[in-house]
Amino acid sequence: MKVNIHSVAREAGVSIATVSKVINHTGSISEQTRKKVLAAMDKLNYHRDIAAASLRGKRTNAIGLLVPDISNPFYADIARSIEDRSHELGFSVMMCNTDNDTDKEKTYLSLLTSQRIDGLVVASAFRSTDLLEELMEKQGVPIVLIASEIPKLSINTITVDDYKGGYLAASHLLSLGHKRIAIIAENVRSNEPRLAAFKHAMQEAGLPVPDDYIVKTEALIQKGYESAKQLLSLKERPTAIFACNDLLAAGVIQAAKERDLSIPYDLSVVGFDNTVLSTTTSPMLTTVSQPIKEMGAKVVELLMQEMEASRPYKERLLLSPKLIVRQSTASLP
Amino acid sequence: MKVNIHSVAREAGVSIATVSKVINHTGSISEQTRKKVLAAMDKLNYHRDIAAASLRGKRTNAIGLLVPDISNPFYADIARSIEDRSHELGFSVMMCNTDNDTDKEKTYLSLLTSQRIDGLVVASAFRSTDLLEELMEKQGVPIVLIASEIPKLSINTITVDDYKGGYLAASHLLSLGHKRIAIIAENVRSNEPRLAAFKHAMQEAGLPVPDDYIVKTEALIQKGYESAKQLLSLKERPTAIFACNDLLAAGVIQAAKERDLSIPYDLSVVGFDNTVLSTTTSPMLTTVSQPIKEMGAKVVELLMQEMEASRPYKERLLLSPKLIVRQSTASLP
DNA sequence: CTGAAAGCGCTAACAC
DNA sequence: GTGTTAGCGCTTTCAG
Repeated sequence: MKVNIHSVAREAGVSIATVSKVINHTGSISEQTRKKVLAAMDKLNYHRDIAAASLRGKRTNAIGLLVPDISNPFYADIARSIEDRSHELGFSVMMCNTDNDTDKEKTYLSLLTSQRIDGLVVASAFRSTDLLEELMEKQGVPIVLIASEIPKLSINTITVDDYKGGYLAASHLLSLGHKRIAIIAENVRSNEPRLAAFKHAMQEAGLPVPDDYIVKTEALIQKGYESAKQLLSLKERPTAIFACNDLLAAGVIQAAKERDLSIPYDLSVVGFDNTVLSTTTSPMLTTVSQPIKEMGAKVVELLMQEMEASRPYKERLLLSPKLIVRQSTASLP
Repeated sequence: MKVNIHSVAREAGVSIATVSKVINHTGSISEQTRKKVLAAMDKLNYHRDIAAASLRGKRTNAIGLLVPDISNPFYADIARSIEDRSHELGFSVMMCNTDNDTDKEKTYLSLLTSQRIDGLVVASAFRSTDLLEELMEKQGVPIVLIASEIPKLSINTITVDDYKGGYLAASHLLSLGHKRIAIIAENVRSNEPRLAAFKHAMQEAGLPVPDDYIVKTEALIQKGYESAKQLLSLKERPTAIFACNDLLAAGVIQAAKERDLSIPYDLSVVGFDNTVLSTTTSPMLTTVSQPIKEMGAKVVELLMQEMEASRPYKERLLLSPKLIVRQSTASLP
């Protein structure tokens, strides 16, 4: 029933070795037998089993991509750009959602690697760094991180300069005359520099950041909404909120509307990521843009290099974010 | 270097069969040797090779998911719901983007199946139906379609009732007194019933639908924007637009804003899908909601059933859409 | 130019 | 309770 290399060999009246050779364009075979084999493959509708081939050492021309949550537009865009560049280079990509959950990370890691992908892109925060390390060191799987970092690991990494991004956002708000600025951050590593930069900028401006002006939560619109609600009901309510990603910012906008606060007149909001959301919200979101397209392309290229030959030095590429000013921020009256 | 079942066996001083048995909880082994093996596995940091196991007939507990474009929030949500239900049931999911491209469909199909996934969910429009058919019939791969249909194939399918959805949208606009209603549809099968229902409702109301009131395009905000621009510059400009998905609708809103048309007073807009976008746009979008969560859960359950034993009858489940009225539609002055 | 044979890592009879 | 062995579908020396 199942058509494999044997069926084809039988049909063509040759050995399986010969079939393998025509499949892989290796060795040399006469034009005549090549045709015979091709015809047999066609007739039986043969598809080579990539997994079995890779078991024997062949490349799969596929890479794996681990993201925390594909329904976050930022990661969807990252996935898009990686897919595009990979496709140009002749590679397929298989994506998996980790939800920043250690168990899922583990499961998908072993699933993906035993599927014998040729390389792995990790966009997930990754709690279990030892697993990744083992994979790189012991198993020699090429790995590149994108939009996530693991400082203690020597690993190729591409991120935006999160510190600079945070600083950009804070400075913008400060330059608009805001003094009571709150921040909503996601509880992942990439948000730490954003928060640090924010605090730093505030300190430079001689402004306090009360504890209750700092909220940490998950990257969900709903969470942004809840956090903003809490912030907006403080006695000393902030006049501006820096939301560490667009999802959160979208939630902030909803909360403000519910309270009949006009954005940007009663409340300024800046987001981060410059995803679709930032142009569909109203007012459109002032946000810090990550060069997603470039990051995706670069990560794929780096991975390919690493696949060619593991290099002794790992790169750590920091791309510059840009502030995109739209309509969600205004100067204090 | 590579740690496999042999290394573990050697380390534990047993045979590979014994190791296999403790891994799979099959046969019976004494508590003592079990411990020994477990200890060896732990010491060597052994991970079983799922691909090799499946080559020998074992299940992988993984399913594949083919979507057209994960950066469309609708598919991201579909993926989310499938991931969630699968995870509850102990399955992993590997997603791939086809971009409705025949070559990619082919590549990913053979990649996924030779990775020996236990089943496949297809949310992609799928041009190459013969490939799917062969996979089902000849190779016996359990397949379920979600939010996409292939009428001529006998295959498990879960979709929303697109006809009803289109009818709901059109009727709503009609009941608001609109007479000049345009439609922007995506050029895929699922949009055909939406368009047909729209025409039907218009006809019932005795209203004409001029050819230039029907635009077909791709599911991209940008395309929605362009289409709307075109529609809005007609001499007889429509007073309402039915955009066949939220992405398109978001584009329409942008175009209207650019032209200083107020929504819903100068132009009513209804979308389809009820994705995140519909609550972040302003005004919030009146849209037709698909029960994504239920659809995702159901598709997984159906797939599991099919995996247990291929049933002679295939199901075709049509879920009811619902009209969600928000602020982007109003009655004609 | 073609084929026989070994083996990738694993599971599942079947012996012992 | 444990081990031997025969493959799963494929690639790759190495002979002929």
